[in-house]
Amino acid sequence: MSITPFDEIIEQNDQTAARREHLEKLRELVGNPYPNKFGRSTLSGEEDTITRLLEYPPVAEINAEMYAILASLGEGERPPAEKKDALNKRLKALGNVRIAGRMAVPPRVMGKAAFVHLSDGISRLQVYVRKQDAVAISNDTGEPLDEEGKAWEVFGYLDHGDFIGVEGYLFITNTGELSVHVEKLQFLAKAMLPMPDKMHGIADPEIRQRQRYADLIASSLQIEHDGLTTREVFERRAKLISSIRHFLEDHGYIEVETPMLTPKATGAAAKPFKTHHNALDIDLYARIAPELYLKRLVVGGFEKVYELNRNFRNEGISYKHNPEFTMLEFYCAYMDVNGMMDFCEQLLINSITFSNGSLSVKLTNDPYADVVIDFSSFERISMREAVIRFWQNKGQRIGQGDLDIDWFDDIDKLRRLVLWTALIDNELRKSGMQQMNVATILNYDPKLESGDNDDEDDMGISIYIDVISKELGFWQATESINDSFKAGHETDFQRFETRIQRVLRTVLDNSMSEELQLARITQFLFEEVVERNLIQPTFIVDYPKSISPLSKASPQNPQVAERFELFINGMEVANGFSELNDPREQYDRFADQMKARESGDEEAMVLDEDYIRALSYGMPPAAGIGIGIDRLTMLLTNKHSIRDVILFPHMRPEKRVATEDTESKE
RNA sequence: GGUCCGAUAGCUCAGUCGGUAGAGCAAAUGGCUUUUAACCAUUGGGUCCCAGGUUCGAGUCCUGGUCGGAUCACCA
Repeated sequence: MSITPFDEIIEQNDQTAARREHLEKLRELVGNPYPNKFGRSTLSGEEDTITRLLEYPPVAEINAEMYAILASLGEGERPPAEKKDALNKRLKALGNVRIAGRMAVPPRVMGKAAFVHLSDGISRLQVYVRKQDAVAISNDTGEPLDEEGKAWEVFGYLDHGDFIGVEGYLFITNTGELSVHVEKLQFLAKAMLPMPDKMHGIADPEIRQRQRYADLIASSLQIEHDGLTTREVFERRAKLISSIRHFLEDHGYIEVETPMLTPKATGAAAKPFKTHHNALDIDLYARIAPELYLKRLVVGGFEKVYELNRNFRNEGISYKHNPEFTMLEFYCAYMDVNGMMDFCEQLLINSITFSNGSLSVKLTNDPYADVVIDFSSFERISMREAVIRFWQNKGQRIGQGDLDIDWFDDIDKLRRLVLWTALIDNELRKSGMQQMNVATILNYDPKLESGDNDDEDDMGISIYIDVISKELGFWQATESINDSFKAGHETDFQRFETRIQRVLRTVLDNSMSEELQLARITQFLFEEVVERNLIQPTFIVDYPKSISPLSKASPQNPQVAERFELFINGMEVANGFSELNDPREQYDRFADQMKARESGDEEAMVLDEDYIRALSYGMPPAAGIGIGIDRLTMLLTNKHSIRDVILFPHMRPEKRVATEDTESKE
């Protein structure tokens, strides 16, 4: 296998050739072009980064005074010389500074003097190099080069993006900008590649995500930008995470790390990544959730425990899904689901206030543009009530009736509603076929019209599809679509078919117990009708027990789990419940899951025998929760894509100009 | 996987009806000792994504492909 030659890894053009020449010239002038260190001054008490220096009170004060003077001037006016000179006297009294950074702009050279801005990634500071005042430092000896004009020559070979260190005194220029008057100049490192466009940054979203380093440089170089810079997005993310940790630790939680590689992928409904350990010769799975390990720790006496780290799910990638994502999970002994919702609210309010400074966030990139999310109030509503509420909204759009809470126990009615809902597809809605009356579906008895149907398996499948198709005039509608939109809409029909098949397979499967069917249907209706409409923070409570295999049943209603999910802007952000701690019942629930797995449900949970053993030692009553940190960050940073809040999101492999190996696989 | 949109200088983008390939930024050279999207002058830089077709002539029109984006589907 051949390795990629250096010159193919970085693109070669006139720009890189110039930089390469400059590098060689610098090597001649100052020696080693990659020195090992540069000692910065310590006026601010620690090493002076540009940011620290600008925040150093005496400097900040003088700067503020200068700004005040500038603010009082008219357009194009310059600050009066006396005031400026007075400030410069105070600056000079501070002594010399030594700072370093990346040249954030191409140098502005004027004959025998030049200005350039240095950036420490956060802040920038202008430096002024005058030919007669500056000496260059040798990178080999660390001593000044004797010859006059060397520094100026060195400066001539510097490019936009290079790193330099300077020593000199602070002063304010004629136009009122704080700057360093350079007396010593040291070259520190070369940028061999040209910097991103200073006005536009990096336009290609793929390069932004793939070459995050370039994106970060670009956002620090750009002078003006709307919204948060990339760096600010990740600073906010870091602040959010750190404030969550502080809050939990202040409330007695201890942070732990449980295995990422596990012999069983369980604790959530998801498909895992599989790998193999050679020495042990066993298959391992990247964890899909730390849940069962954390509860083992509750068994072991960690009454309050949390883990904030990555989970891995081998599923689709979308604006809200990345194969690895960061989740906070925590557990609290002696607490139930209601206590957990209260605590979750407090946690979010606290950490959002800390990281964002405010509890309201305006979203501008979403389909729901200009929505303001208000994190100060959290609604609580049961799953069934939510379906009813939004069904009414949907009913208004489509023209038909309301639901009744009793119907959630009527399998026949629910099945019809599911098909009805499944049929109301965006594209199909346009065709005018939506004039169907809900009452007609509900009152329709398939047995009357279906004639011979001894095939039990098909009961409620082909019949329903046939009946509802007829009722809705679907076939006619499809034809009229085909007429008006031509052949292109055949795919809509295919989509409809796969959609119906999915519904039939996962929601209307007769082989499941009636309880499970009711649960699945309710969940389906919730996803179809409600989920995307939950914009403001909303806890959905009272989940069907049969789709919540790790949570305790409600004392009031054995069919209902003490479980909630928090939805914001149509996304699931958190999921919590009263933890099931009866080992026998937990075993039975796992057994049900394994049964579902055998009949083809790939996401049903896997039995974990050791977890059952752990519960058998006794676990106190407890509540737990998982919170999606990436999605929360999306909300706080006004980003519509999870890739914008993950530094290095997963992408398909980079396509290089393939010289050989043009093999493409589907 | 479906649909729509896109690919032109290192970057961001124009390119009319089919008639010699353009701008700004970046780069090179010269000038300029307080500029700041520095300025002034000069210069270099192109497989117009690929292949085929129509045409006297294709960046432009047609067909096929590659790559990318948006969106829908899948994925709680």
